[in-house]
Amino acid sequence: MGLISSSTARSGGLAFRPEAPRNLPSSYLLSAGFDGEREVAVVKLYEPKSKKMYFWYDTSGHHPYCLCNASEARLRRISRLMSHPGLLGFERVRKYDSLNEKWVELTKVVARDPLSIGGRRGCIRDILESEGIDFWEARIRYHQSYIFDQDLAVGMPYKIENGELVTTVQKLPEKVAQDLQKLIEGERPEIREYIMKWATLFECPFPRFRRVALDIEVYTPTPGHMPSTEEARNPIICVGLIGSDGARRILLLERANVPEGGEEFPSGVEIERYKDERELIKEVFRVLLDYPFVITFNGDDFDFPYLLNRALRLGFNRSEIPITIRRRGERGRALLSYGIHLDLYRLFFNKALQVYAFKGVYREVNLNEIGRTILGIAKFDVRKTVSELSYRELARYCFRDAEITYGLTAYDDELVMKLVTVLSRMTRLPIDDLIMLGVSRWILNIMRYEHRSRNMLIPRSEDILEAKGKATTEAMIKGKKYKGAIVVDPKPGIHFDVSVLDFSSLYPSAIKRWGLSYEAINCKHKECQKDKVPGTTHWTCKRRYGLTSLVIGSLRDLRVKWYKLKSKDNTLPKEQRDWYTVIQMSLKVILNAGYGVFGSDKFPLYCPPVAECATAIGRYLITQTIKRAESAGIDVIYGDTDSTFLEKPSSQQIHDLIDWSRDSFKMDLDVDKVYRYVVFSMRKKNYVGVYSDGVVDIKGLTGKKRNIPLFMKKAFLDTMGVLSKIRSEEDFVNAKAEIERIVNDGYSKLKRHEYPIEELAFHVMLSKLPSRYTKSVPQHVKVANQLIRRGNEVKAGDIMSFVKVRGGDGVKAIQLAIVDDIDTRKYVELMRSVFEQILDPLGINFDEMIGIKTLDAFLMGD
DNA sequence: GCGGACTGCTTACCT
DNA sequence: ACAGGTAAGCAGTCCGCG
Repeated sequence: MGLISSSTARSGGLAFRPEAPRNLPSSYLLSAGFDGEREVAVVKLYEPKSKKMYFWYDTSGHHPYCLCNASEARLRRISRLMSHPGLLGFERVRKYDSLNEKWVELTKVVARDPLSIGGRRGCIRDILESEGIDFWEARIRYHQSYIFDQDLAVGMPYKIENGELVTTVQKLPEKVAQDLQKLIEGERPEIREYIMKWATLFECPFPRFRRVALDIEVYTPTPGHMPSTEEARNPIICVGLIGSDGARRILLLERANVPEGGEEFPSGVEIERYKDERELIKEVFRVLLDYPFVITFNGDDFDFPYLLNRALRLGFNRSEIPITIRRRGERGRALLSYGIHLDLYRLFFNKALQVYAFKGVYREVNLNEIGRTILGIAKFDVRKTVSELSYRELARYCFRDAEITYGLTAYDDELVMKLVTVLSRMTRLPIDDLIMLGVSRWILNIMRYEHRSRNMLIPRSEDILEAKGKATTEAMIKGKKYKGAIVVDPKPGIHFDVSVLDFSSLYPSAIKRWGLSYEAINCKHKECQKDKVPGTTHWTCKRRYGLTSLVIGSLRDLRVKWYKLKSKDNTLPKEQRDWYTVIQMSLKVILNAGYGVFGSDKFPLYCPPVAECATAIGRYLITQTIKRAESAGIDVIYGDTDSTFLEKPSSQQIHDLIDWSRDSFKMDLDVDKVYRYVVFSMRKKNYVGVYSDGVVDIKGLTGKKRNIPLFMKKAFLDTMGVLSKIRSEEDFVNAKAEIERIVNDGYSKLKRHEYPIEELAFHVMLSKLPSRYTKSVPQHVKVANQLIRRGNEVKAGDIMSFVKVRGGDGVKAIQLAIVDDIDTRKYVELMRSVFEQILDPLGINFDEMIGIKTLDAFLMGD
C-alpha cells in the first residue's frame, strides 16, 4: 500500500517522517499511503522552497471499503463477518451500473485497514466470497482509492491551511484558455470539458526535485557472480552519491592491502574514507533521510536490499534503517521512510516508454547501454572485478555509475523527471508506483478514477465479458483473438515522388468518432442497433457517449490540436517548448496503448468487441481510401494499417483525399512523409524510402536488424549511402556498379577470412532462462548452455553473441570461437539474404553479382 | 540413414 | 502483463526411399 508501510511505522520509522505544520505553503502532492499506526491515510508533500518532504494525515475519516449487493440485514446475520476485528460498519450507496444502464443500491462494507478488506486469510473479501455474495471494487489498492475519493491530483500543488489539505491549482491562463477553446469549438461539450481539465493539469508548472543518485559497490570474491543480497556476506566497499545540489561524493571503505592507484579522477569529487563499514552505512542512511528523491539503477533488487541486510548483519537496529523491502513474487521493491525511491531500471524497462518516449535508442536495458546511447557516457571498462581495483580505480568506477544514473534524470533539462511528473498527473499514480507499472495499469487507473468521480460502479471483468461477448472476426495469425490491420502488397520496384498519407492516431480517433467503449458497445437500445460499425455485427450507443471515448478522445484532441503544434512553435521560449514536447510524448504513450488494452484478456476492462471494432474501422478506412485514390487515378503502391503510399499524386489530388476523409468520416488524413523515391521488393513491412534531403528511411530490412553481424551491418550501411545519393532513374546505373563493388568486396573478404571474429557475431536476446525453452532449442539457447557449462551466469534479457561454425552445435559463443571454426557458407547465405531485399527490385541477381561460378566452386570445393 | 516438405517456435520488426 | 501482421531462420517431425 503506497509508499509508507505500516511496518516502518511500527519499527520507529515515524522519526523519519516530518509531519506537516498546520500551515504549509504550496507543495506538490506526490503520493499517498496508509499509516498502520494511526490507521489513517497519509499523504506525502514536497515543498519546493525548502525542498523538503512533509507528511499530512487524513482528517476526513476516510476508510478502506468494498461494495456488495447484499442488504445490511443479510450481512448482519453473518457472524464471521460481524466478529471480524477489522469491520467498522455498513453504509448504503447509490452507484450507476453502466453495463445495465441503471442506478443500483449497494452496501459499502467499511473496514479499519486495507488488509481487513483483502490481504490476509479470513479477510472480508473471502467471507463475502464464501457466502456467495457478489462484491465489487475490493481489489483496488487503498491509497489509490483514497486518491480517487478525495479527488486528489497527484503531482499538483496543494497547501495546508489550519491543518487541512487545500488545492492551490490555478486556473488556466486566460490567453491559453481562450486559444484552446477556439481550437476545439466544434467538439461535443463533454469532450471540451475534459480537454480543459487535462490542460489544467499539464499547464501547471513543473517543480525541480531535490534528489540524489546512489550506487554501491560490494566486495565480490568470485568474479562473474552478483553478491547475494539475502546474505549480504561481503562488505560494502564504495558508495557514489551525486546530488542535484551539487554534491559529488565517494564514500570509500579502507581495507588491507589495497593499492592507492594513480588514475585520473574527476575534479570536484570528495573522497571520504571510512575505517568502519558501520560508519559508512550510517552516513548513507543520513543521506537517505536528507533527500526527498533517491535515484538508483536497480536499487529495488540490489542496492537497497543489500544495504538493509548488510546493516542488519552488522548489528543495526531495524528502527535505524530507513529502508523497507516489499516482496511481491520474485521481484522486490525498495521503499524509503522519508523520500521517494526511483529505480530507473524499472522506468527504462517499460516497453511503451522504450519505444515511444526514448524512440528505441537503447536496445538492452542495462546502465552501460542506456548511458551510452542516451548520454554518450559508457561505464568504465574495468577488466577486473571490483574487488581487485585500487582505491582510485574503484572510486572512479563507482562514481561513473552514479554519474550515469544521475545524468539520466538530468539530461535535456530533466526530461525524465518531467516525463514521470506528467504521467503521474495524467494517471493519478504516485511516481514510484507509476514507474513500476505497465501502460495498461496506467490506463486502468485513469478509468477507475473516472468511474469513481462519476459515481459509476467499476465493473468486473467477467461482467463485461458476459454482457458484451467475445470477438466475432477471425485473425490471420493462429492463436490471436480477432482480425487486425490490413497490409497491402507492395508493388515491387523503384517509385519516384511518393507521398505517404496516413490517418493520424487511427485507433484513438476511431474510438472517439465511433464512441467505442465497453459500456456503449452493443447497448440495449433498439434504435442504436441499426447502424453497425463497418465490417462488424457490433453497434454503439447513440444515447450515451462512452467513457473510454471521452477519455481517449479528449487526450487525442489535446495532443493533435494543441501540444503537438505548441511543441514545435518557435515563437515560444525553448523551455516552454520542451515541456510541451514531454506532454505530447506522454500523451502518445497513453494513446498508443489505448486501443490495445481492450484486446488484452489480462486487462480488467477487457472488451473484445471494442478492440475488434477499432481494427475493423481501420480496415474499412484504409480500404475506402485506396478505392478513392485509385478511382481518382492515383497509383497506390503500398499501405499498412493506417497509411497509403501514393505514386506521383498532384497536390490537388492529395487535398481532395484529405477533404473527402474529413467530410465522409470526420477523420483526419495527413501527409505523413514525402519520399524522393521508394524501393519495394515483394515483401510487406519491408522497404527503403529516401527523402528529398537524402535521408534514408529503412523499414524492416534484415540489414537493419540489431542481431546481424557488424560486417554485414557495415556493408548494408554503405549500400544505403549509395542509395542516398540517387536523384533520378539514370543514377541507378552508377549505383548498381557501386553496390556490386560493396557486395563483391564483402564476399571476398569473407572468403579470405579477413573479418575479425567480433564482426561475424550474431547478437540474439535470450528472452527467458535456458531451461524454459522446452519446445525446441534455438541456436542462441545452445550458446547460453555453452556459457553455463563454462561457469558463466546467464539471465533472461541477456544478449547472446555467437558465430556460426562447422560441426558441433553449429554455433559457438564468441568467447569460445576462433576464426578457423567459422562456417563461411552460412555467412554467404546471410549476405545473399540481406542484399536480395535491395537487389530484387533493382533487377540484379545476387549469384550473378558475386559470380555464380565462384559460388559453385566455393560450395563444391574449398 | 538421409533429404525434402512441412509445421511450429523464436526473434525482430511494422503499424 | 496494450494489440495484430509479417519476415526469416532454424528445430523438429513425417514420409519416402529398394
